[in-house]
Amino acid sequence: MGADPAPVRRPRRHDPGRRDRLVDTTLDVIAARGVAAATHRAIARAADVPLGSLTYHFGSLAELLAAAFTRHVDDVAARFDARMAAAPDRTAALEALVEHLTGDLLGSQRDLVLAVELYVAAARDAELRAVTQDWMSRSRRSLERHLDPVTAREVDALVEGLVLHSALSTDPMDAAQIRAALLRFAG
Amino acid sequence: MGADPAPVRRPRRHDPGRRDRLVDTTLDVIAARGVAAATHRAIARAADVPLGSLTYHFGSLAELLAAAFTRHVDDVAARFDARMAAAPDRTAALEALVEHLTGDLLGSQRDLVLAVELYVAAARDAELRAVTQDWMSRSRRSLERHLDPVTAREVDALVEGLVLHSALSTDPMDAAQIRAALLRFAG
DNA sequence: AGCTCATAGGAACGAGCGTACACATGCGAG
DNA sequence: CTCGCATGTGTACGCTCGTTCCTATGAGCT
Repeated sequence: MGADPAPVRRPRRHDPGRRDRLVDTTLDVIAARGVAAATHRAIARAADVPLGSLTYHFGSLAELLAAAFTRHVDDVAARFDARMAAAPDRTAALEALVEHLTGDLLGSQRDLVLAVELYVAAARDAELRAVTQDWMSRSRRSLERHLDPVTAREVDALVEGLVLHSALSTDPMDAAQIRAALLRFAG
Repeated sequence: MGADPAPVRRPRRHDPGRRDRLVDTTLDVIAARGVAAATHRAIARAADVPLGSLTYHFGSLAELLAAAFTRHVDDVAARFDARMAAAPDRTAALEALVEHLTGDLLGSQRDLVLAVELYVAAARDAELRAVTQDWMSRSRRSLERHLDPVTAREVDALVEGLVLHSALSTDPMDAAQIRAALLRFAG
Protein backbone atom coordinates (compact mmCIF):
# COMPACT_ATOMS: atom_id res chain seq x y z
CA MET A 1 0.00 0.00 0.00
CA GLY A 2 2.93 2.33 0.41
CA ALA A 3 2.94 3.24 -3.24
CA ASP A 4 1.59 6.33 -5.01
CA PRO A 5 4.24 8.77 -3.86
CA ALA A 6 4.79 11.47 -6.43
CA PRO A 7 2.00 11.22 -9.07
CA VAL A 8 -0.53 13.68 -7.73
CA ARG A 9 -3.52 11.61 -8.77
CA ARG A 10 -3.67 12.39 -12.47
CA PRO A 11 -4.83 9.10 -13.97
CA ARG A 12 -6.88 10.75 -16.64
CA ARG A 13 -4.84 11.14 -19.80
CA HIS A 14 -6.69 10.41 -23.01
CA ASP A 15 -10.25 10.37 -21.96
CA PRO A 16 -12.49 9.08 -24.73
CA GLY A 17 -16.05 10.29 -24.53
CA ARG A 18 -15.03 13.37 -22.64
CA ARG A 19 -16.74 15.52 -25.25
CA ASP A 20 -20.00 13.71 -24.62
CA ARG A 21 -19.65 13.98 -20.88
CA LEU A 22 -19.09 17.71 -21.25
CA VAL A 23 -22.38 18.03 -23.09
CA ASP A 24 -24.17 16.10 -20.35
CA THR A 25 -22.55 18.11 -17.60
CA THR A 26 -23.53 21.31 -19.38
CA LEU A 27 -27.17 20.24 -19.27
CA ASP A 28 -26.81 19.45 -15.59
CA VAL A 29 -25.41 22.88 -14.86
CA ILE A 30 -28.11 24.63 -16.88
CA ALA A 31 -30.82 22.64 -15.13
CA ALA A 32 -29.34 23.34 -11.72
CA ARG A 33 -28.40 26.99 -12.07
CA GLY A 34 -29.60 28.39 -15.38
CA VAL A 35 -28.04 29.36 -18.69
CA ALA A 36 -26.56 32.51 -17.21
CA ALA A 37 -24.56 30.42 -14.72
CA ALA A 38 -23.39 27.94 -17.34
CA THR A 39 -19.90 29.38 -17.71
CA HIS A 40 -16.79 27.59 -18.89
CA ARG A 41 -15.49 27.54 -15.36
CA ALA A 42 -18.68 26.26 -13.77
CA ILE A 43 -18.98 23.45 -16.29
CA ALA A 44 -15.30 22.55 -15.99
CA ARG A 45 -15.63 22.32 -12.23
CA ALA A 46 -18.78 20.20 -12.47
CA ALA A 47 -17.17 17.84 -14.98
CA ASP A 48 -13.86 17.81 -13.11
CA VAL A 49 -11.79 18.76 -16.14
CA PRO A 50 -9.39 21.66 -16.62
CA LEU A 51 -10.69 24.90 -18.06
CA GLY A 52 -8.76 24.57 -21.30
CA SER A 53 -10.49 21.31 -22.09
CA LEU A 54 -13.71 23.12 -22.89
CA THR A 55 -12.28 25.42 -25.50
CA TYR A 56 -10.37 22.53 -26.91
CA HIS A 57 -13.49 20.46 -27.59
CA PHE A 58 -15.83 23.35 -28.39
CA GLY A 59 -14.81 26.43 -30.27
CA SER A 60 -16.88 28.70 -28.07
CA LEU A 61 -19.32 28.66 -25.19
CA ALA A 62 -22.20 29.30 -27.58
CA GLU A 63 -21.26 26.20 -29.54
CA LEU A 64 -21.27 24.11 -26.37
CA LEU A 65 -24.66 25.43 -25.29
CA ALA A 66 -26.09 24.71 -28.72
CA ALA A 67 -24.74 21.15 -28.62
CA ALA A 68 -26.24 20.64 -25.17
CA PHE A 69 -29.70 21.91 -26.04
CA THR A 70 -29.68 19.96 -29.28
CA ARG A 71 -29.01 16.76 -27.37
CA HIS A 72 -31.77 17.52 -24.89
CA VAL A 73 -34.29 18.24 -27.63
CA ASP A 74 -33.33 15.05 -29.43
CA ASP A 75 -33.86 13.04 -26.26
CA VAL A 76 -37.24 14.47 -25.38
CA ALA A 77 -38.56 14.53 -28.94
CA ALA A 78 -37.52 10.92 -29.51
CA ARG A 79 -39.15 9.79 -26.28
CA PHE A 80 -42.33 11.60 -27.18
CA ASP A 81 -42.49 10.33 -30.72
CA ALA A 82 -41.95 6.77 -29.48
CA ARG A 83 -44.97 7.16 -27.22
CA MET A 84 -47.12 8.54 -30.04
CA ALA A 85 -45.97 5.87 -32.45
CA ALA A 86 -46.83 3.15 -29.98
CA ALA A 87 -50.37 4.42 -29.48
CA PRO A 88 -52.85 2.42 -31.57
CA ASP A 89 -55.51 5.12 -31.85
CA ARG A 90 -56.46 8.64 -30.97
CA THR A 91 -57.75 7.84 -27.52
CA ALA A 92 -54.59 5.97 -26.62
CA ALA A 93 -52.52 8.81 -28.05
CA LEU A 94 -54.20 11.32 -25.74
CA GLU A 95 -53.59 9.05 -22.78
CA ALA A 96 -49.97 8.71 -23.87
CA LEU A 97 -49.72 12.49 -24.08
CA VAL A 98 -51.05 12.82 -20.56
CA GLU A 99 -48.58 10.20 -19.43
CA HIS A 100 -45.73 11.99 -21.19
CA LEU A 101 -46.63 15.25 -19.51
CA THR A 102 -47.35 14.04 -16.02
CA GLY A 103 -44.73 11.30 -15.98
CA ASP A 104 -41.76 12.31 -18.09
CA LEU A 105 -41.89 16.07 -17.95
CA LEU A 106 -43.58 17.17 -14.78
CA GLY A 107 -42.06 14.24 -12.93
CA SER A 108 -38.60 15.65 -13.39
CA GLN A 109 -38.05 19.27 -12.59
CA ARG A 110 -34.94 18.92 -14.72
CA ASP A 111 -36.71 18.58 -18.08
CA LEU A 112 -39.09 21.35 -17.17
CA VAL A 113 -36.36 23.78 -16.28
CA LEU A 114 -34.33 22.91 -19.35
CA ALA A 115 -37.35 23.60 -21.54
CA VAL A 116 -37.94 27.05 -20.08
CA GLU A 117 -34.25 27.93 -20.19
CA LEU A 118 -34.14 26.94 -23.82
CA TYR A 119 -37.25 28.97 -24.61
CA VAL A 120 -35.75 32.19 -23.36
CA ALA A 121 -32.26 31.59 -24.68
CA ALA A 122 -33.80 30.96 -28.08
CA ALA A 123 -35.42 34.36 -28.02
CA ARG A 124 -31.94 35.94 -28.30
CA ASP A 125 -29.93 33.43 -30.28
CA ALA A 126 -30.70 32.43 -33.85
CA GLU A 127 -29.00 29.05 -33.58
CA LEU A 128 -30.94 28.12 -30.47
CA ARG A 129 -34.12 29.36 -32.08
CA ALA A 130 -33.57 26.80 -34.80
CA VAL A 131 -33.27 24.09 -32.15
CA THR A 132 -36.53 25.21 -30.55
CA GLN A 133 -38.35 25.30 -33.85
CA ASP A 134 -37.11 21.85 -34.68
CA TRP A 135 -38.54 20.70 -31.37
CA MET A 136 -41.89 22.35 -32.02
CA SER A 137 -42.18 20.88 -35.49
CA ARG A 138 -41.19 17.39 -34.37
CA SER A 139 -43.65 17.59 -31.53
CA ARG A 140 -46.40 18.64 -33.89
CA ARG A 141 -45.56 15.88 -36.33
CA SER A 142 -45.76 13.34 -33.53
CA LEU A 143 -49.18 14.65 -32.53
CA GLU A 144 -50.34 14.51 -36.13
CA ARG A 145 -49.94 10.76 -36.06
CA HIS A 146 -53.37 10.72 -34.43
CA LEU A 147 -54.69 14.29 -34.46
CA ASP A 148 -55.65 16.54 -37.33
CA PRO A 149 -53.14 19.39 -37.96
CA VAL A 150 -55.30 22.15 -36.51
CA THR A 151 -55.94 20.26 -33.29
CA ALA A 152 -52.30 19.21 -33.11
CA ARG A 153 -51.17 22.79 -33.26
CA GLU A 154 -53.58 23.90 -30.59
CA VAL A 155 -52.74 20.98 -28.32
CA ASP A 156 -49.07 21.80 -28.76
CA ALA A 157 -49.65 25.35 -27.55
CA LEU A 158 -51.71 24.12 -24.61
CA VAL A 159 -48.97 21.68 -23.66
CA GLU A 160 -46.40 24.45 -23.67
CA GLY A 161 -48.61 26.52 -21.42
CA LEU A 162 -49.08 23.60 -19.04
CA VAL A 163 -45.32 23.07 -18.90
CA LEU A 164 -44.66 26.70 -18.15
CA HIS A 165 -47.42 26.79 -15.59
CA SER A 166 -46.08 23.73 -13.84
CA ALA A 167 -42.55 25.06 -13.83
CA LEU A 168 -43.46 28.34 -12.19
CA SER A 169 -46.61 27.98 -10.16
CA THR A 170 -46.49 27.17 -6.47
CA ASP A 171 -49.81 25.51 -7.00
CA PRO A 172 -49.32 23.45 -10.17
CA MET A 173 -52.06 21.43 -11.78
CA ASP A 174 -51.98 17.78 -10.86
CA ALA A 175 -52.20 14.84 -13.25
CA ALA A 176 -55.99 14.64 -13.07
CA GLN A 177 -56.41 18.33 -13.89
CA ILE A 178 -54.01 18.06 -16.80
CA ARG A 179 -55.84 15.04 -18.15
CA ALA A 180 -59.14 16.88 -17.83
CA ALA A 181 -57.81 19.92 -19.68
CA LEU A 182 -56.41 17.89 -22.56
CA LEU A 183 -59.47 15.69 -22.92
CA ARG A 184 -61.78 18.66 -22.79
CA PHE A 185 -59.80 20.17 -25.60
CA ALA A 186 -59.24 17.22 -27.86
CA GLY A 187 -61.14 14.33 -26.38
CA MET B 1 -24.09 82.80 -29.61
CA GLY B 2 -20.67 83.23 -28.12
CA ALA B 3 -21.87 82.12 -24.70
CA ASP B 4 -21.65 78.72 -23.05
CA PRO B 5 -17.94 78.80 -22.36
CA ALA B 6 -17.16 76.70 -19.33
CA PRO B 7 -20.34 74.80 -18.32
CA VAL B 8 -19.93 71.61 -20.28
CA ARG B 9 -23.63 71.12 -20.90
CA ARG B 10 -24.80 69.80 -17.54
CA PRO B 11 -28.29 71.29 -17.25
CA ARG B 12 -29.61 68.29 -15.44
CA ARG B 13 -29.27 68.82 -11.71
CA HIS B 14 -32.23 67.72 -9.64
CA ASP B 15 -34.17 65.56 -11.98
CA PRO B 16 -37.52 64.58 -10.47
CA GLY B 17 -39.00 61.43 -11.88
CA ARG B 18 -35.60 60.08 -12.76
CA ARG B 19 -36.30 57.01 -10.68
CA ASP B 20 -39.40 56.31 -12.74
CA ARG B 21 -37.57 56.87 -15.98
CA LEU B 22 -34.91 54.41 -14.88
CA VAL B 23 -37.57 51.75 -14.37
CA ASP B 24 -38.97 52.40 -17.84
CA THR B 25 -35.56 52.35 -19.44
CA THR B 26 -34.78 49.08 -17.69
CA LEU B 27 -37.84 47.50 -19.30
CA ASP B 28 -36.73 48.85 -22.66
CA VAL B 29 -33.29 47.31 -22.29
CA ILE B 30 -34.70 43.96 -21.16
CA ALA B 31 -37.11 43.91 -24.07
CA ALA B 32 -34.41 44.82 -26.54
CA ARG B 33 -31.54 42.69 -25.30
CA GLY B 34 -32.65 40.41 -22.50
CA VAL B 35 -32.24 40.26 -18.74
CA ALA B 36 -28.65 39.10 -19.06
CA ALA B 37 -27.76 42.29 -20.93
CA ALA B 38 -29.60 44.53 -18.49
CA THR B 39 -26.50 45.70 -16.62
CA HIS B 40 -26.07 48.89 -14.66
CA ARG B 41 -23.91 50.29 -17.42
CA ALA B 42 -26.25 49.36 -20.26
CA ILE B 43 -29.23 50.90 -18.50
CA ALA B 44 -27.29 54.02 -17.56
CA ARG B 45 -26.23 54.51 -21.17
CA ALA B 46 -29.78 53.97 -22.44
CA ALA B 47 -31.22 56.43 -19.93
CA ASP B 48 -28.36 58.89 -20.41
CA VAL B 49 -27.53 59.11 -16.72
CA PRO B 50 -24.24 58.50 -14.96
CA LEU B 51 -23.50 55.04 -13.62
CA GLY B 52 -23.64 56.09 -9.98
CA SER B 53 -27.22 57.28 -10.41
CA LEU B 54 -28.44 53.69 -10.56
CA THR B 55 -26.94 52.57 -7.28
CA TYR B 56 -28.15 55.79 -5.74
CA HIS B 57 -31.79 55.17 -6.60
CA PHE B 58 -31.74 51.37 -6.28
CA GLY B 59 -29.76 49.48 -3.70
CA SER B 60 -28.83 46.75 -6.13
CA LEU B 61 -29.39 45.57 -9.67
CA ALA B 62 -31.77 42.88 -8.44
CA GLU B 63 -33.90 45.54 -6.78
CA LEU B 64 -34.07 47.52 -10.01
CA LEU B 65 -35.05 44.46 -12.05
CA ALA B 66 -37.76 43.58 -9.54
CA ALA B 67 -39.14 47.12 -9.68
CA ALA B 68 -39.17 47.00 -13.48
CA PHE B 69 -40.94 43.67 -13.76
CA THR B 70 -43.41 44.68 -11.08
CA ARG B 71 -44.35 47.76 -13.06
CA HIS B 72 -44.74 45.73 -16.24
CA VAL B 73 -46.97 43.17 -14.54
CA ASP B 74 -49.08 45.92 -13.02
CA ASP B 75 -49.56 47.50 -16.42
CA VAL B 76 -50.54 44.34 -18.25
CA ALA B 77 -52.69 42.93 -15.46
CA ALA B 78 -54.57 46.21 -15.09
CA ARG B 79 -55.20 46.45 -18.82
CA PHE B 80 -56.45 42.88 -18.88
CA ASP B 81 -58.69 43.24 -15.87
CA ALA B 82 -60.20 46.39 -17.33
CA ARG B 83 -61.11 44.45 -20.45
CA MET B 84 -62.67 41.63 -18.45
CA ALA B 85 -64.55 44.00 -16.18
CA ALA B 86 -66.00 45.81 -19.17
CA ALA B 87 -67.33 42.64 -20.76
CA PRO B 88 -71.02 42.22 -20.02
CA ASP B 89 -71.14 38.44 -20.33
CA ARG B 90 -69.15 35.30 -20.96
CA THR B 91 -69.25 35.56 -24.75
CA ALA B 92 -68.05 39.13 -24.68
CA ALA B 93 -65.35 38.16 -22.19
CA LEU B 94 -63.98 35.54 -24.56
CA GLU B 95 -63.96 38.04 -27.39
CA ALA B 96 -62.17 40.51 -25.12
CA LEU B 97 -59.64 37.84 -24.28
CA VAL B 98 -59.00 37.22 -27.96
CA GLU B 99 -58.65 40.95 -28.48
CA HIS B 100 -56.24 41.24 -25.55
CA LEU B 101 -54.11 38.45 -26.95
CA THR B 102 -54.06 39.38 -30.60
CA GLY B 103 -54.12 43.12 -30.06
CA ASP B 104 -52.26 44.02 -26.90
CA LEU B 105 -49.85 41.16 -26.52
CA LEU B 106 -49.08 39.71 -29.89
CA GLY B 107 -49.28 43.14 -31.44
CA SER B 108 -46.22 44.25 -29.57
CA GLN B 109 -43.18 42.06 -29.57
CA ARG B 110 -42.13 44.04 -26.52
CA ASP B 111 -44.78 42.69 -24.15
CA LEU B 112 -44.21 39.19 -25.44
CA VAL B 113 -40.49 39.28 -24.88
CA LEU B 114 -40.86 40.83 -21.45
CA ALA B 115 -43.21 38.04 -20.46
CA VAL B 116 -40.82 35.29 -21.47
CA GLU B 117 -37.85 37.03 -19.90
CA LEU B 118 -39.78 37.34 -16.67
CA TYR B 119 -40.81 33.69 -16.78
CA VAL B 120 -37.25 32.43 -16.88
CA ALA B 121 -35.82 34.99 -14.48
CA ALA B 122 -38.52 34.00 -12.02
CA ALA B 123 -37.37 30.40 -12.16
CA ARG B 124 -34.15 31.43 -10.38
CA ASP B 125 -35.17 34.36 -8.21
CA ALA B 126 -37.64 34.10 -5.38
CA GLU B 127 -38.62 37.76 -5.49
CA LEU B 128 -39.35 37.63 -9.21
CA ARG B 129 -41.26 34.40 -8.72
CA ALA B 130 -43.56 36.28 -6.39
CA VAL B 131 -44.15 38.85 -9.14
CA THR B 132 -44.97 36.12 -11.64
CA GLN B 133 -47.34 34.39 -9.26
CA ASP B 134 -49.07 37.65 -8.55
CA TRP B 135 -49.53 38.03 -12.30
CA MET B 136 -50.92 34.52 -12.68
CA SER B 137 -53.35 34.93 -9.83
CA ARG B 138 -54.58 38.33 -10.99
CA SER B 139 -55.02 36.96 -14.49
CA ARG B 140 -57.01 34.06 -13.16
CA ARG B 141 -59.16 36.31 -11.02
CA SER B 142 -59.91 38.46 -14.04
CA LEU B 143 -60.95 35.39 -16.00
CA GLU B 144 -63.13 34.22 -13.14
CA ARG B 145 -65.30 37.27 -13.60
CA HIS B 146 -67.01 35.29 -16.35
CA LEU B 147 -65.56 31.76 -16.29
CA ASP B 148 -65.75 29.05 -13.67
CA PRO B 149 -62.47 28.50 -11.78
CA VAL B 150 -61.55 25.23 -13.50
CA THR B 151 -62.04 26.67 -16.96
CA ALA B 152 -60.27 29.87 -15.95
CA ARG B 153 -57.24 27.93 -14.87
CA GLU B 154 -57.11 25.91 -18.06
CA VAL B 155 -57.63 28.95 -20.25
CA ASP B 156 -54.84 30.67 -18.39
CA ALA B 157 -52.45 27.83 -19.20
CA LEU B 158 -53.53 27.81 -22.83
CA VAL B 159 -52.97 31.55 -23.06
CA GLU B 160 -49.46 31.19 -21.71
CA GLY B 161 -48.75 28.52 -24.27
CA LEU B 162 -50.09 30.71 -27.05
CA VAL B 163 -47.91 33.58 -25.90
CA LEU B 164 -44.82 31.41 -25.81
CA HIS B 165 -45.66 29.91 -29.16
CA SER B 166 -46.12 33.31 -30.72
CA ALA B 167 -42.91 34.62 -29.25
CA LEU B 168 -40.79 31.83 -30.63
CA SER B 169 -42.36 30.34 -33.71
CA THR B 170 -41.45 31.59 -37.15
CA ASP B 171 -44.95 30.58 -38.13
CA PRO B 172 -47.14 31.94 -35.34
CA MET B 173 -50.84 31.43 -35.15
CA ASP B 174 -52.87 34.31 -36.49
CA ALA B 175 -55.79 36.00 -34.79
CA ALA B 176 -58.37 33.69 -36.36
CA GLN B 177 -56.54 30.58 -35.23
CA ILE B 178 -56.18 31.92 -31.71
CA ARG B 179 -59.86 32.77 -31.57
CA ALA B 180 -60.74 29.29 -32.81
CA ALA B 181 -58.54 27.63 -30.19
CA LEU B 182 -59.99 29.65 -27.32
CA LEU B 183 -63.59 29.23 -28.41
CA ARG B 184 -63.13 25.53 -28.93
CA PHE B 185 -61.87 25.32 -25.41
CA ALA B 186 -64.24 27.55 -23.56
CA GLY B 187 -66.86 28.66 -26.03
C1' DA C 1 12.26 1.04 -30.88
C1' DG C 2 11.43 6.12 -32.03
C1' DC C 3 8.29 9.85 -33.86
C1' DT C 4 4.37 12.52 -34.30
C1' DC C 5 0.52 14.89 -33.50
C1' DA C 6 -4.15 14.86 -31.51
C1' DT C 7 -5.34 15.49 -26.90
C1' DA C 8 -4.77 17.35 -22.19
C1' DG C 9 -3.50 20.99 -18.86
C1' DG C 10 -2.82 25.38 -16.65
C1' DA C 11 -1.53 30.11 -16.57
C1' DA C 12 -2.41 34.65 -18.33
C1' DC C 13 -4.80 38.69 -20.67
C1' DG C 14 -8.07 42.06 -21.46
C1' DA C 15 -12.80 43.24 -20.94
C1' DG C 16 -16.93 43.98 -18.44
C1' DC C 17 -19.26 43.51 -14.30
C1' DG C 18 -21.61 45.13 -9.44
C1' DT C 19 -20.69 47.92 -6.00
C1' DA C 20 -18.43 51.33 -2.81
C1' DC C 21 -17.12 55.74 -1.92
C1' DA C 22 -15.45 60.42 -1.89
C1' DC C 23 -16.59 64.58 -3.81
C1' DA C 24 -19.83 68.21 -6.08
C1' DT C 25 -24.08 70.69 -6.14
C1' DG C 26 -28.03 73.41 -5.05
C1' DC C 27 -32.81 73.39 -2.66
C1' DG C 28 -35.09 74.77 1.36
C1' DA C 29 -35.16 75.63 6.32
C1' DG C 30 -33.64 78.98 9.74
C1' DC D 1 -28.00 85.11 3.52
C1' DT D 2 -26.10 80.81 5.34
C1' DC D 3 -25.68 76.29 5.70
C1' DG D 4 -27.15 71.24 6.20
C1' DC D 5 -28.24 67.51 3.77
C1' DA D 6 -30.61 65.06 0.14
C1' DT D 7 -29.41 64.38 -4.39
C1' DG D 8 -26.24 63.78 -8.29
C1' DT D 9 -21.61 62.41 -10.27
C1' DG D 10 -17.27 60.08 -11.47
C1' DT D 11 -13.62 57.04 -10.30
C1' DA D 12 -11.75 52.98 -8.59
C1' DC D 13 -11.60 48.21 -6.64
C1' DG D 14 -12.00 43.45 -6.71
C1' DC D 15 -13.94 39.89 -9.16
C1' DT D 16 -15.42 36.70 -12.91
C1' DC D 17 -15.71 36.03 -17.48
C1' DG D 18 -14.37 34.02 -22.52
C1' DT D 19 -10.62 33.14 -24.85
C1' DT D 20 -5.70 32.54 -26.12
C1' DC D 21 -1.42 30.27 -25.86
C1' DC D 22 2.42 27.59 -24.55
C1' DT D 23 3.79 23.30 -22.66
C1' DA D 24 3.27 18.26 -21.47
C1' DT D 25 1.80 13.74 -22.47
C1' DG D 26 1.09 9.29 -24.50
C1' DA D 27 -1.43 6.21 -28.24
C1' DG D 28 -0.71 4.60 -32.57
C1' DC D 29 2.01 4.32 -36.75
C1' DT D 30 6.38 2.92 -39.09
